[in-house]
Parts: sequence; structure tokens; C-alpha cells
Amino acid sequence: MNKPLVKLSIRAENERMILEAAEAVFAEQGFGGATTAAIATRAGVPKANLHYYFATKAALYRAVIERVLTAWLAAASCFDESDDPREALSRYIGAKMDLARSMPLGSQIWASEIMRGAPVIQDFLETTLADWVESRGRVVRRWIGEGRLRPIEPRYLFYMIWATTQHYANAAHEISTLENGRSLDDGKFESARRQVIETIVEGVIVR
Amino acid sequence: MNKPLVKLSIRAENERMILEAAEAVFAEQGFGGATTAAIATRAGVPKANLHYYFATKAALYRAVIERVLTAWLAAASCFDESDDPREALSRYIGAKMDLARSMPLGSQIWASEIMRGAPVIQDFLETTLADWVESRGRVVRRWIGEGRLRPIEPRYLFYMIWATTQHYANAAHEISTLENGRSLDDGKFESARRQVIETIVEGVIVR
DNA sequence: TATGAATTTGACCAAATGGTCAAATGCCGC
DNA sequence: GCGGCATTTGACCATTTGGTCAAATTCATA
Repeated sequence: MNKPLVKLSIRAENERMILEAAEAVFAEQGFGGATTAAIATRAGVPKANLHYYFATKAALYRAVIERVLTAWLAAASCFDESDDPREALSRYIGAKMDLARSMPLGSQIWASEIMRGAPVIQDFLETTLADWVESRGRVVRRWIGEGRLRPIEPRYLFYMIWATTQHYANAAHEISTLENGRSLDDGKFESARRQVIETIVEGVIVR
Repeated sequence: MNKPLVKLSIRAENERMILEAAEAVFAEQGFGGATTAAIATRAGVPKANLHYYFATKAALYRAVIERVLTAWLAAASCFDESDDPREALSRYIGAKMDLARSMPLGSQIWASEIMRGAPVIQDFLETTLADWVESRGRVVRRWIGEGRLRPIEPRYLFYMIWATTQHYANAAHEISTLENGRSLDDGKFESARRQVIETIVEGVIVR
């Protein structure tokens, strides 16, 4: 029998619980600082059970990273939804902000993976990401040629977008400390989102 | 005898070597992933000798963090060197870029400290940083009132500056992968620096 | 150069870590 | 309800970890 929408198979359900716990622990402690015991406890299963579903800590980590990667690709595709620079950039930056909002833990893991020298996602950086930067860089250069964008280096623009949007996930704790101890509610996040889009777009667009 | 400029005291010299090694290991592995053995090896001293100078791993970590904090304060003061928004922002952003360039490891440790929930620097966030944001936020609001800046929330501007500049340290590996495997040379870094300043300033200034 | 303090270090330890295993239990189609 | 598979789990293990210690060595200075 199979009622995936009502009750997932035992395997699927347990893997989901473990992945969720792993995401939280990896995000807060980093790969090195995370322990399988802590993850198991947080998931509410004995450690041996965790190792039944994920053979090693590294394999579990890879599974977590893969989810983030999928989400990254979805957001990246938003860049192509328009040929107008203002609109394309707005959409892309907005999608990245939403990603940071909806997957803060995944975004943090992404950041610390890169700080470690990307041992797991190096291949992704060299292939998919490099291609994306190359092709979207050409689009940006075309806009510059058409006099619609100021003469900028596309990569440095991408870095700025990635950095700023990710910051709302990576530094969520710092931000909530500075916002009277409360994390951004939906309204405040929405104004931050608008301001980030507006500032970057105004910063590069020719009026 | 005391020739501090030619030969530091044994203590000062060894502490420096250990701190340097610790900075590298903490930056790459995070607090949890770093081992005192790895730090000692990198510093070229036996582990027991490391513990002679720094009683615990946490104490060593705190000592490393303190150096970053000092550098942060120095850069922060650049905001006040002018009353003209374009100039003040340019100077501050430039100083932050230089900080990321000159202390990339420290910046990475800073970032992962905040991702962990700032267990060590929470006090700094609540006092010094909150005060800085409050007072410089007032300056930004004054500029807005004078019609020199577009109506923005100052904090979101600071977040953008911090995020973008730090990214050049945090994501140094990702960046060098995207720059044909070579890390930014002085010339490229200088253009990135210029573009970051220009984009943010143009993004918020009223012309 | 004698002396007390600072430094060095190999050997050691208890706790924590990632991971294993085999026995027990649950589940499901027949 | 039976047989075979998936799942669960406590006990266990080798290695690594942060940290200690006491004996040996070096240093500064009187």
C-alpha cells in the first residue's frame, strides 16, 4: 500500500525528520562541530537508527547540501524571466531574498561550505555555477552595450546580489539582535526586500 | 634585556605564532571543527606548549576574535570622517573592503561566529554595535531629511555594506573559482572595490 | 656562573566521537 | 497467522579529542 500524501513510507518519513534535524545542527555548528549524536537526539531517534538511514556523517551532509543546491537552481532561473534589466534583476534579487527567508538554515550551510573551501560542492562551482555566471554575464554586458546599465563588471554585481541576499540568512541572529531582539517579521522583511532590490537596481541602471 | 622591535620576548613571539595558526584553522574548520592538535602542528609547536600559552581552545578562540573586533572598530570609525554622504559612505565602504582584503581569515571567523549565534561576541553586538547602528542611523536619517539620500531604512543599508564587503573574504574561494581559479590580484580587487562603492552610493544618493 | 623563573615536551587520561553489530521487533502480502 | 523483509536499538569499539602533569631544559640576571 502507498498513501504518500497521507502517510509517507516509514523510510521517507524518517529520512525527512533526520534531514531536518541535520540541517539545523550543521547550520549552527558547522560540519566539524556537528555530531551525529546531536543530530539523532534532535531528530528524536537513536544514533544507530540515524546510521541505518545515512551511513556516514559525510553522506548525511551531502544529502542536506543537495536540497540547497536544488533551491539555488530554482532561484537562478528567475534571472531569465525578462529581457528588461530592471525587471530581470528585480525578479532575481527578489527570488534570492525569498530563498534566504524560506531556507535560512540551508543558506547558512551553503556559506560555511564555501568558507571551508567547498570540499563537497567544488564541482558545482566549476561547472553549473561558472556556466551560469558566464552566460548571464553576457546578458549583462549586452545591456551595458545598449546603454541600459552602467559599465560594470557583471561578476561583481552577482557577488553583491549573492552577498546581500544571503546575509539575511547568514546573519539572522545579528540582525535580530539589532532589531530589538526580534527577528524580522513579514512586513519588515518585505521592506528590506524592496530596499535591497531598489538600491541595487538604482545602483547599476542608467536613467 | 629587552629589544622588543628586533626580537620579541619568547612569550610574545610564541603567542603570535599560535594565534596566526589558530586564525587559519578556525577560519577553515570553524570552532567546532578546529582541533588544538591541528593548530599546534600548524604553529610548529607541541600541543602541550599551545596549552601552556592558551589554557583552553575557547580562550584561544576568544583571543583570535578580539583581534578582529579591534580591526572592526577601526574601520567603523571611517564612517565619521566626513559630513558629506557620498564621501562618508565611500570611505566607510572602502575601509570595509580593505578590511576584508587584509584580514580575510578574521572576517571568516567573524561570519561563522555570527552563524553560531554569536556565543562569544553577543555582548559586543548588544552594546558597541547596537550603539554604532543607532548613532550612524541618525546621521543617515538626517541626510535623508536634507534630501541628499533616498528614503531608506539605515539598518538595511548597513546590512548591505557589511554583507557585500565581507563576501570578498567569506567567499574568497568561490570567487577565485569563478575567476579562472586565480584569486583577485590587486588590480582586480581595486576595480571590485570601486564598483562596490559606486553601486551602493549611486543606489542610495539623490542626484 | 649560580639560581630561580620561564619554557618545553613526551607521556598520559577521561570523555566524546563516528561508526558497527546482532538480536529484537514491527510490518505486510499471502 | 506465517514467512520474509524492513526497521529499531542498546551495547559495544577503536580513534580522536581537549586537557594535564611532572620532569627536563632554557633563560635572565645578580
